[in-house]
Amino acid sequence: MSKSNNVYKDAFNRCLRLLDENKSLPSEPELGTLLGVSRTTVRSILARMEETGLIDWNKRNKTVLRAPRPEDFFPEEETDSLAEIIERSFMRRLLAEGAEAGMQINELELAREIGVGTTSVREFLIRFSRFGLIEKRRNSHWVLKGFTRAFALELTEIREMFELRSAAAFVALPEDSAVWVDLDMLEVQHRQLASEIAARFNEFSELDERFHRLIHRASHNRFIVDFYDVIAMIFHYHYQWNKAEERQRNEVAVQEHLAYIAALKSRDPAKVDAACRKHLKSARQTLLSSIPEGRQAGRQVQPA
Amino acid sequence: MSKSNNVYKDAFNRCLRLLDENKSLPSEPELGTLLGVSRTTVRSILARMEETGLIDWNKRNKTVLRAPRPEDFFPEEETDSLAEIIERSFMRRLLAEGAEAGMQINELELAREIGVGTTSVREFLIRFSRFGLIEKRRNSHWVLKGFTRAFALELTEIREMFELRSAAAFVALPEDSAVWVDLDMLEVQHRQLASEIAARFNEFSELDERFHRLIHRASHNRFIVDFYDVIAMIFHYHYQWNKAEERQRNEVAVQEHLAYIAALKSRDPAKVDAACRKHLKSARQTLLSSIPEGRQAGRQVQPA
DNA sequence: GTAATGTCTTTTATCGGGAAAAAACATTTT
DNA sequence: AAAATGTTTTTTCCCGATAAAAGACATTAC
Repeated sequence: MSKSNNVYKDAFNRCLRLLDENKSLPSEPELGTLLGVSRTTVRSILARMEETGLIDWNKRNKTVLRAPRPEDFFPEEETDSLAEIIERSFMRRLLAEGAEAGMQINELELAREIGVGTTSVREFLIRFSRFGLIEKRRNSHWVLKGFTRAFALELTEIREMFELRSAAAFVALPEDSAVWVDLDMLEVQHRQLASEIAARFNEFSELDERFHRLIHRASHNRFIVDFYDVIAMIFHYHYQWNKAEERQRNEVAVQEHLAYIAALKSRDPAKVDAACRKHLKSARQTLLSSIPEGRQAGRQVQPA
Repeated sequence: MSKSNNVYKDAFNRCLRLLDENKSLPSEPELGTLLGVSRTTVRSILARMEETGLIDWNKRNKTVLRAPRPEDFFPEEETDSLAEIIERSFMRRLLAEGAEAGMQINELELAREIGVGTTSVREFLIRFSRFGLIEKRRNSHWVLKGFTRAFALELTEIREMFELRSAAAFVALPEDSAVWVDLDMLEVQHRQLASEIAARFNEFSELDERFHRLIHRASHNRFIVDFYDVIAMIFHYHYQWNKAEERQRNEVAVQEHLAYIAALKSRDPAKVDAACRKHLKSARQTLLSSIPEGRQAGRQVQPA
């Protein structure tokens, strides 16, 4: 077994959802762009759809025969890429109790535990290292630096530098820039969410990411844009295992965003600076308050 | 052939240089720390040294029998790690003419050309991606973003933000901090270099890196410290293939550093800010002026 | 003749294996 | 008994091989 066919399975599932409305499917290249996969994969999907009686396929003719049933879908867990599986597994360990700073990370052990090859684990760790939570000892193991208070402070320091600068660049963008349309759309979505916050508070984090990414992109600096990956990753996993006060937190944040958006639309740099600072300050507070006390120091276990 | 023994060969060569003075070698663990390798490797080194008649080895007794001769050394090219070989090879292509933005990077082709396995190339590309010069298309090839004017500007923008902040943190460090001693040492080395600049101008880049890293460390922020890797990498390779005006450039930079050091020692934030800005501005100019005109835009060849 | 489909080739993602290097354990020496 | 040496085990690094997926080329349909 060398490579799982999760790309095919995931695309197949997404294609099933495309099915029920339209009575006939588009051309193979079109489906490919739609699903974000190659034509090779599209043809595998169509082949299976024909086999299972979902469509009738004859060259350009792809007629939908029936609506998809639950059993037509591949199980969700088979659609994840190996990288996602490893990441989740690793983050679970990292944020679990007992993940002390200074701890060694063993590639082989990780690979065995997750049930994957060492190559995939190695590649994951290399990719993950840019988040600043682990460090490699040459020709030897990785060292966990730990999700500590220090980490959170260093992360937010950079975030604040970058976002203040991006926000300042944002207001300097010309009137006809596409960002203003995007900003209007985000404002509408924020208002909708605010009005139904009780029921939909858990939808905030996705909106949060889109909003901040829009601002960061205004910097036109790849290092600033890329750094948001670090922030997004941390927030994503951190809040996934820390739901305390989530509703209250998100309600406050939505209001702060709306004030921030209003400031951006005013195009007054001073107002933007103030609104941005206010929001980032409370975001930092939220992150810091959720770091368990026992994780602050972490004596550095320095192996020979 | 699965893994080259370059760690052993490199450590062996370094150990040879340790030999000629002392008439007897220290214990195995001590040698290990000295050379930065495990005892296993130390023992391989000692074994060969005994074989080739360099030492007499009997348990704790490691008597040097003769001074090392040129032919005792392993060839330099056999002491490089695979990662270094791939990096050099890749950077040569990248900075060579014809490396247009948008160009595809083929793992297999690279591996074949360099004569290594695909795994090593993949790992290199993943590690390299944080420099912002390449980007991965999921399940597909990498795309070269190119060493363009835009890249240089984005890089220097971050560098300036980070260094100004680090320099400000530097002067706030307590009087008894070890950094002041380090700074004094660097000042002496700068003065020595300045006085012999005609003969030693090519030694500047190493000094430059140590100086800026010292300042960046004052930020106590891992993201700032790590970012210097990007800067160092770019400067290292860029100047390696661009020696124009090198002497003149370095002479100016040494003087700027001395002014910068004086400002730091004055502990006056305003003076530091001014000296830092001045130096970074000329560093940026140097970098920008050395980017060939033809490399500025680079139409994005966007594959399906 | 453009755009689709059909077929073949190349590349990427991933595994298992094996040598180099590190690390752990056992034994000796001072 | 602390620290060295001797020995064994484990882990890292790297390759070649293989299925999945992408991409290229050839052929057909409109």
